[in-house]
Amino acid sequence: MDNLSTTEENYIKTIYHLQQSDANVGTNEVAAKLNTKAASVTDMLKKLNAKQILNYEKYKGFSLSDEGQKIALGIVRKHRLWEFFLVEKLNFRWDEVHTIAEELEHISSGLLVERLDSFLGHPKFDPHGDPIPDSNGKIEVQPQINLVDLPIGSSAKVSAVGSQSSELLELLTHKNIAIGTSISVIRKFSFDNSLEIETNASIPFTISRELALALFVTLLKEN
Amino acid sequence: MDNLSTTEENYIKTIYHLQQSDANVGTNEVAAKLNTKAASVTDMLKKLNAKQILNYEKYKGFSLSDEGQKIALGIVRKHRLWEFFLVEKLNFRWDEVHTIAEELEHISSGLLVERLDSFLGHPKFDPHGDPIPDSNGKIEVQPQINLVDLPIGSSAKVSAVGSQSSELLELLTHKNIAIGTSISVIRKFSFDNSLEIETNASIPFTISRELALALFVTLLKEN
DNA sequence: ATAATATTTTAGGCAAATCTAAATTATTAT
DNA sequence: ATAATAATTTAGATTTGCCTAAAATATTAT
Ligand SMILES: [Mn+2]
Ligand SMILES: [Mn+2]
Ligand SMILES: [Mn+2]
Ligand SMILES: [Mn+2]
Repeated sequence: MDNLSTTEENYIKTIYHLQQSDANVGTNEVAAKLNTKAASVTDMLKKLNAKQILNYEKYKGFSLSDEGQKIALGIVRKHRLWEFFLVEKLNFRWDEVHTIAEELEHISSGLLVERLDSFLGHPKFDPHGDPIPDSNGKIEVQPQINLVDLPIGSSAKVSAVGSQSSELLELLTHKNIAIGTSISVIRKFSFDNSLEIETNASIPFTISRELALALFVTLLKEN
Repeated sequence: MDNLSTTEENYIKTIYHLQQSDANVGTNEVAAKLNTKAASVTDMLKKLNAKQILNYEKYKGFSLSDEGQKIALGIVRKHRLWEFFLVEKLNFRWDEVHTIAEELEHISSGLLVERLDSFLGHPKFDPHGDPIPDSNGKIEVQPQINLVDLPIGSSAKVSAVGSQSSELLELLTHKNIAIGTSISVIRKFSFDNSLEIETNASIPFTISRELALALFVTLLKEN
């Protein structure tokens, strides 16, 4: 069926991710994500269309086929398992792992992925809180909301970060917030949209709207 | 210095290995190892010569430069560390790991290699008994000889295998021989060049010359 | 509805890595 | 020393992925 090049895999994964949030993805968006040009994207669209990996009609649009979706999920699975490995076993920080996983995700051995998965104890989420598809491509979706949407008084657990930047990690480390940390919102200030929050075992403190927007949480209990 | 492609790295590593046993490596040998043609090798020689990775004079020959040697050792280091990882952590057999390591050795992150090395406890030898170069490219050479050259009565320890085939592993497993196993040669039969040997805790048995040729040992004591 | 703008596609070319077939140089056997 | 053979290099194509510039189509604004 398929022996895909690294380049083809990167296109497939990128199109998959873009289609998650935006149903009508265009060549320019893909080009921007892959640091290439729209003309190159068109070339690849034709190639992937010929391989039945996506459905493409010129000038009308394109989307991954079922087969393409499956391939994409396989790459995402590998990417996130390797990220987990790098953080849990090799002591990388989560702001360092994406680039390396971008290469590791293209190692072809299927057996390797499954052995790695076992070795890691079948993790469900990567270091950024993103779900790891299982070997069938199923994703466990945890109902999560943005911290800015968490009602005052509700308690929640940080489940994912919206950015993988060192800057975010630096701030979170300083504020003692990590994935798994319990948070409840005490007050919101309309002047600058900052939030007063309380975490596990500390006195309340204030965080910016920017920071809150970068945090996703799962509800624990309502008030 | 350089950002080398996977293809370039494979050429460099192959030339390095060939030059270990044969000082005058030719384009045909390289081509055979890389499943390509001599004409393609010539093209790459010119390219690597331009990059100062090897010294090349047309029709006269070629050999790795010091820089090239260093690059080769870096790739060998990665290859063998990953093989060790696959066997020790992911429970692969040593006849399964080469192909996978052939891909993993091209992952570029230098930090990854060093972290992996630490995680694995700075192993000195890969699962086939081949030495793992350290981060400076130094190789710990252990004085080893072929089992057929082991004098009768001498005791030795299996240190490396000369083939990575499943067939060899199957036979070794059946005979309860692994890297680390102690062996002494009791008798040699000139009719078929078979050897009677004794291992750790078993009664003596006979092995073929083919098998003996595939085993390398380090001397323990002489008689 | 038409014009202006944005998006997408095509045309034509380039670089890396490969190939086959032919030419060149080196080696060897007589 | 010459001829036969082997090894190596060049010539000319091919494939993949990428590019710029221009053409075609779609979208939007008037
Ligand atoms: Mn990638
Ligand atoms: Mn991630
Ligand atoms: Mn390789
Ligand atoms: Mn090995």
